[in-house]
Amino acid sequence: MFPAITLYSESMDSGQATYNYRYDANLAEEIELKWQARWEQAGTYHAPNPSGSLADSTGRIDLPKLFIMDMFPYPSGTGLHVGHPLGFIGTDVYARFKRMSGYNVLHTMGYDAFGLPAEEHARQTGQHPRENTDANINNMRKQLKRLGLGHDPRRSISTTDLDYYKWTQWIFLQLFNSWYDSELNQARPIKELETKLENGSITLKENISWAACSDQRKKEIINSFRLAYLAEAPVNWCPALGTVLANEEVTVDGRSERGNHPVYRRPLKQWMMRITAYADRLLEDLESLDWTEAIKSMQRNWIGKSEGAVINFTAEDSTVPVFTTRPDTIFGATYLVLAPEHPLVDSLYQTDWPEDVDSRWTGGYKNPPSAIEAYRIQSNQKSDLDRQENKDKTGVFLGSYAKVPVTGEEIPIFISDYVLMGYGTGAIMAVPGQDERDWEFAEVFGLDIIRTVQPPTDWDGKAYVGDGPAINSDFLDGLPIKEAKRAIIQWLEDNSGGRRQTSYKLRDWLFSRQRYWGEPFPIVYDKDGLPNAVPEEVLPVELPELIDWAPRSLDENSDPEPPLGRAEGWTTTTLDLGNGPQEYIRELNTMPQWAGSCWYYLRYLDPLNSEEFVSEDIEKYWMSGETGGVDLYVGGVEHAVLHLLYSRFWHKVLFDLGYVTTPEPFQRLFNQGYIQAAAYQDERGMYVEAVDVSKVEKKFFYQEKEVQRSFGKMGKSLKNSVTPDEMYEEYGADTLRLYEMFMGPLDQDRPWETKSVIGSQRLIQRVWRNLVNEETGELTITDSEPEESLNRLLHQTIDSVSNDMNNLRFNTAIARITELNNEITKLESPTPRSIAEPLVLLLAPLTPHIAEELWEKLGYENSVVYARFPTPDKKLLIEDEAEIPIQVNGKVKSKIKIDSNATDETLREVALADEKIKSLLALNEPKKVIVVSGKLVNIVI
RNA sequence: GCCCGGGUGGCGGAAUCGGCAGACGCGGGGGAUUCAAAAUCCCUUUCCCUUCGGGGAGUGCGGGUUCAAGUCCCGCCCCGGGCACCA
Repeated sequence: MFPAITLYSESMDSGQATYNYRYDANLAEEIELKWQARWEQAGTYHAPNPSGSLADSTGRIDLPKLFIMDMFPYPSGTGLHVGHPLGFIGTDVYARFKRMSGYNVLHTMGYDAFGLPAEEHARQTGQHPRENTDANINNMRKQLKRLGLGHDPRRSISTTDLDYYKWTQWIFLQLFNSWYDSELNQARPIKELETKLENGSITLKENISWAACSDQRKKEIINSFRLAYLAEAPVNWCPALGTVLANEEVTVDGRSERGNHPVYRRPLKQWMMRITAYADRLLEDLESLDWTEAIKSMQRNWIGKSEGAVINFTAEDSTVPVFTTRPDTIFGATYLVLAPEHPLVDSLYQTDWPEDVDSRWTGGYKNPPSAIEAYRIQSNQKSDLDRQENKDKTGVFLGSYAKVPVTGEEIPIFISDYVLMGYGTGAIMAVPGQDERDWEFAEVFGLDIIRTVQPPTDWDGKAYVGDGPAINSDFLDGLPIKEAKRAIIQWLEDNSGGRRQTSYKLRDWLFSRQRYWGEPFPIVYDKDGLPNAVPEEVLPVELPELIDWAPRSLDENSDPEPPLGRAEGWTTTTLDLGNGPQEYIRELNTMPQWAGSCWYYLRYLDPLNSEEFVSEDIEKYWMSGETGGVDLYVGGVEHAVLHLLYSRFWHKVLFDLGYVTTPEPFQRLFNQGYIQAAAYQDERGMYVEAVDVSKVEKKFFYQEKEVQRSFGKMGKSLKNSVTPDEMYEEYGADTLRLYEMFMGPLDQDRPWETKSVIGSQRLIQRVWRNLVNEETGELTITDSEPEESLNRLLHQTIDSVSNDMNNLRFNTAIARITELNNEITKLESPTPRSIAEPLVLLLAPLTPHIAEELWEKLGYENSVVYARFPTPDKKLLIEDEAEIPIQVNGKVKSKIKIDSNATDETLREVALADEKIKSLLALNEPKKVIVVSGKLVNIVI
């Protein structure tokens, strides 16, 4: 009836050992919970600040500092799977290693909790986003705590905390109250602009006189300079989500990244961030950062700087500026192309076609106006996806001609959707000889093609984009591209035909969202409809409680409708902005999710400060460094552009205004890989639960039917999630940590294999068994000294593990520890204390719980967290006897053991005297003998 | 098309400086222990051939440099990611 008990007593009777203290999942859990509770109680991971409420008397503040950070997560409702914490474990191991190496380490974790998913969830469940968000955060905190991550819990923030978003709003106000002084090349307070306008040291464009402007006009002009400004701009309107989206949030095929809904372009008045003012600095400062080349090149690509010229073509009574990176090819310009929506089109077209018009140019319409109208409709309806897939050149002739500045020649003007309004000037000079797209268009429309760069003699292609001497180009003839560019730009500038110009792909950052669950803007509108900053004392502008917070799902033609507009009693407020209490209308949009993640690393430093977003000396302490900023920032590659670019931008603004001391926020960036897992599809292509799939021979079966295996990111949609909880249940947190670190290098994607986790548990189990009696739980170590060979191995292990940990190569660090432990396992006698103690210390960063437990058993009262990581005895790193391979013609044929200090000459002699080598050489004299000191001998015959 | 990564046993990976390819782990095979099994411990495990001494091949493919190449050079192929009519 009670088989478990019966069996137990049976084994007792038969005198079998009972391993009550074997390291298994139960014991692991007992140990892990015990230490997690102790750490929390003792505040083990509290990192002291130099001042303020987080200062302490541990003395750690005098150590060199290290700021280690993870990209903070969105607290999702579905909980974690084993793929999520990979990076968190990596930073934790590194942070622990550095703590043990004598650093004051700041490591904590926050939550990026505003954003769409909480609202989507709220819409589905009727639960307020805040409740749902808080519940998710609590759940995630619990899950992460169970992993034994050494975070300073006092510094954990959520972007949705009132105390936090108050300062997000405050930073917004700094942007609102600043402008970019291009002479100083930095952001300055807007007051300085006013002074400069007053005293005339800055003059306005188009000869507008500042003095003659009305107060209202002055305000408008000032507003147009702000780093946060309102602009009527074409936006990405997503009716299904009920919000506009940033360019970065729209996929290449014109759909929302979240939800894959259609997105439409339409003009709307929106908050913008003048990130373009920082384009050059964002580009140049990449050089100094310790980031991967891949991320840097993605940022460079996104900023998209290209140098060239704007050339003015004249047509009718207008000037058509075109941007080109190849002004040297101007003599080959045979037509102009404008984007279909280019504003100049309306003043350039003729009412009738010229008499001899080419029928290909008219689109079959009877006159230019009708052709243009039809073409605009056609290209408007084309989705971006169509544009991409179907690159056939289309367009229509405007009926008019433009004059090429340098030749005076008349060339036809077209509109075509291969020219984009959003880049350069929205107009190009087409040079088919040197541009593949122009060549295609010229072929379709029968336009002239003039080569202006001599292609190589064996060139049989079409447009030639390589270098070569200029031809057919008058005074440029014979010059290589670079010099020809310089010469023509000089000519253009001398003859008012154009000027040097740099163009960027980077656009200003659209900052408004028509959403509830985001930071409200600290902005109110006066009766003239102009925006005003809410005074700092009044911050935070708190989100109103709303019953109906869901965005309306709307159709293509409707206007975005911010949910905050429904907050009765909130949409207006009475403030005194210097001219007595007045009623103002609040800004109803909210900030995008990126806002909160732009500066959270600064709040970690000084989370309880109610006077400032971060205090000066604390910021200086934690952010200083060789080039400054967070010392190690680990996260996924998916934030390569958006978050990392926005954050760098805000940081530079704060730097310009003197609030932070470093020009960059993140000195070293490391991208962790993803954990993938096998996923299985049945014959309909549906994913089936991966846990229920079994392998027979080399095939996979689910409910007796064969299924196909593939690999993908772990998650709900592929039905291949494995949760940390399952791993705790079966192995414990230390094993999970160890396995995740052992699977491969941190920056690499790797497939999860639950069956392999056992290997990591075995390591801990063997270490435990080497130090502790499994029946009694007593220490089994001895105070006698180890064999010299074991001692050598220990010190070699310490040396390589230290190196590996410094370089985040935890997988090889674990391999070295395993080797050491395998040797200990082979000992006939108990483990010497002088080996056991460093072994525990080597493991402590990786498996902190078991290390604490063993450290305590070894008789230490203080936590292993602050024990010193062992350092190798240099003398023991050098073997006195080395095994030297001897090669014949580059292949290993023999090995000799020899004093490691042996001279090259001795090495050579001993190698040649080796029996095996002698027999291989027979009577031949070796042609050559190469001796690599202390490493190898190669004999050439 | 352009720009980044990457390709090593059955699997994850190691070899980061041009110097013993396959560390370490999973899986497999064999043995010890056990009534038996699990667990544990030991041996073995790149492939092919072998008279069991050993011999040969081998890091995506084809060339090259070198005494020596996974590593460097040239030309390809494949996989993953990013960008893409950006003038």
